Amino acid sequence: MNETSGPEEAARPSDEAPIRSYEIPYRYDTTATTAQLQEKFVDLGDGEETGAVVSIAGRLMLKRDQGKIVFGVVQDGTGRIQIFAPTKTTPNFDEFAGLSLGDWIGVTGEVIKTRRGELSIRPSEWVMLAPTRRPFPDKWHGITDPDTRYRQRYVDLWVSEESNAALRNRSRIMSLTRRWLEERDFMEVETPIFHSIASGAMARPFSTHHNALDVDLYLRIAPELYLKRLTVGGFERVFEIGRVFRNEGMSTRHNPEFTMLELYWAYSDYNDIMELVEQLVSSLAMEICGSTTLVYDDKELDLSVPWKRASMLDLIEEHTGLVLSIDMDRDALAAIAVEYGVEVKEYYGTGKLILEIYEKTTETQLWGPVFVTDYPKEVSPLSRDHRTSPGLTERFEGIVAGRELCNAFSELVDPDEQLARFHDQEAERAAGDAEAMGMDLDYIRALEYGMPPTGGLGIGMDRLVMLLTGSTTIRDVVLFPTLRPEQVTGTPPEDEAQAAPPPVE
RNA sequence: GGGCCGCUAGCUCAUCGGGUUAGAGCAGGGGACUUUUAAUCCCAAGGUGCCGGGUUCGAGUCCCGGGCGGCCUACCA
Repeated sequence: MNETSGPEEAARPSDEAPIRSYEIPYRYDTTATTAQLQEKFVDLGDGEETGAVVSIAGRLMLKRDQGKIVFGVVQDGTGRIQIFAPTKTTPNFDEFAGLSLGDWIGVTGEVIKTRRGELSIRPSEWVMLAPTRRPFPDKWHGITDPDTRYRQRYVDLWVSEESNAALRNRSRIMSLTRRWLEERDFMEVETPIFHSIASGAMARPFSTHHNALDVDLYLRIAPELYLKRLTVGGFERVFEIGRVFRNEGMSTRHNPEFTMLELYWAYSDYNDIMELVEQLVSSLAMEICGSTTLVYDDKELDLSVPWKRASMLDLIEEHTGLVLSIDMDRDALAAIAVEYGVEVKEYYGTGKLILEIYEKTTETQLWGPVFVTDYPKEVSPLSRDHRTSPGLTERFEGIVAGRELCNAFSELVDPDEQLARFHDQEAERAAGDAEAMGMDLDYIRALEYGMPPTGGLGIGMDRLVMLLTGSTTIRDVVLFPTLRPEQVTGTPPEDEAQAAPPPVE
C-alpha cells in the first residue's frame, strides 16, 4: 500500500516512509518449498501453465515493477522462485507493487513458466508476513564488510549464499557426526562447563564467580577429565560435542569459544582412534562434498583411507635431515632449537625442545592428511607412555590441510604416573608457563578406582567444518563469532520509540 | 600482544601531488512502461567524509592522538 491509498497515522511526519497497516496472520500454511517447485517443474516449457496451485512463503529479494506486471523473486530456506504478478489477476496489485525488498510474504497461486522461460507463481492470493523496516543491503553486492556480516548474521544469511550454505552444512556435519558415532555405540553425554580447576588442556581459562557458593569457577578449556571419569564409571563409549572456552587471541583459526568433539573408547588404543578419525572424516567428506578428494585453499586434499602415519621424530628427519632423540643432551638440543629460531626457555626439557623444533621446521610444511605420532612425554601430560619408545607417548595429532584437526592418545590410566605428570606441570607453571595443566586430585582418585585401557580423541569441529565447507576463516562457520561489543548501537531508521536500540552486552 | 592497511549517503564504490556547491550505481520517494531476469527510462531527495586536536588563506585529502575493522604474525584446536 502506498501513501495515497493507504490509511496513515496522522501523528507521523510526512517525510517518513509510508506506514503500512497489514493484518499479519498468526500462521501461514505453505504447500511447497521453492526448491521442490524448481525440481518438479524443471521440464515445463516456456509459456506453459500447470494448473497446479501452491502456497509458498519467504522474503522478497528482487522486484521488477514493469507497470502492469510486477515480477518479484521470493527466497525461502531452499532457494528462489519468481512471482509473476499481472494487474488483472493479482489481488491488491498496488500494494504488491509497493512491497519493499526484504519483506516477508506468503503467496498462493498457479505455477507457470513465463514466455522467457522463468518458472513463476502467478498469485491468486498473497499476504504480508513481516514488513522490513530497514533497507536491505545492495541486491548485487550484498554486505562486504565482514564485521557487519558477523554482527548482523540475520541479514548476511539472506544476501550471502556462501555464508548460508556453510552454516547449513555445519548443522549437517554435527548431525552426521552424532549419527555416525551413535551407529558405533557411542553415547552422547553432557559434562559440566563450570570447572573449579581448568584442566585437560594447555590453555588459559575464562573465570567467573558463583554468588551463592561464593566460589570462583572457570569455563572449561576441555571436557577431557570429566569424560574419562565416565570411563571409570563404566560408560565404555562416550562422546561429547560441546563448547569449550580458551582465553587467547583470535584469528582466522581461533574463536575464544569453539566446539570440540571429544570421545573415549574403552579397550582401544591410539591406533584404533586413528582408524576411527580417518573413517569419520572421509565419510563426512563423502556426505558433504560428494567425494573424498577436495580442494581447500586452491590445493588438493585426498582424504581417502588410510591416511599416512609417521612419528614426529621421523618427520623431523624427513624435513630437516636432523636425527634427534628424546635422550639427547638437553643443551645440545637447545642449541639446535635456537638455530631454528625457537625461543628457548630455562624450563624446556628435551621433549619440549623437540616439539618446538617440530613446530618450527616440520609442522608448517605438512599438508596432510597425516597422523603425526609419538609425542614427547614432557608435552603430553595425559597420554600413556609409548609401549616401545621410552620418553615418548602414544599420542598423535591429525594434520589436515596444513592444520591440526585433532589430538588423541592412548590414555594415561595409571594414577601414580598421572599424579607425577601433574606435579611436573605444576613445576612448569612455577617456572613461568601460564598454560601448564592444573592439578586435579579428584581425577587421580577416579583413576585409583581403575580405568581400563582407553583411546581418547578431541576434534576441533569448527576446523572440520571449515575443511568440509572450504572456509578459510573460522568466523565463516560460526553463526555469531566473538566480536568486540558494538560501541554505538544502531539507531532505528524511522522512529526511536518504535524500536529501542539493542542493549550493549 | 606486534607489524601493515582501511574507515566517504542505508548498501557498493568514486573524488589526480590540499583548491569553489564531495559524485555515481543500488535501495528508499514521485512518475512512465502488460513477459522482466541486478529490468529500463525520467524527476526529486539523501552526507557530522569514524571521533578529537593541529598545520594552512583553505583539510575528506597533510600531521598527531583516539575508536573500530581487515590482513599477516604470535598462542592454541
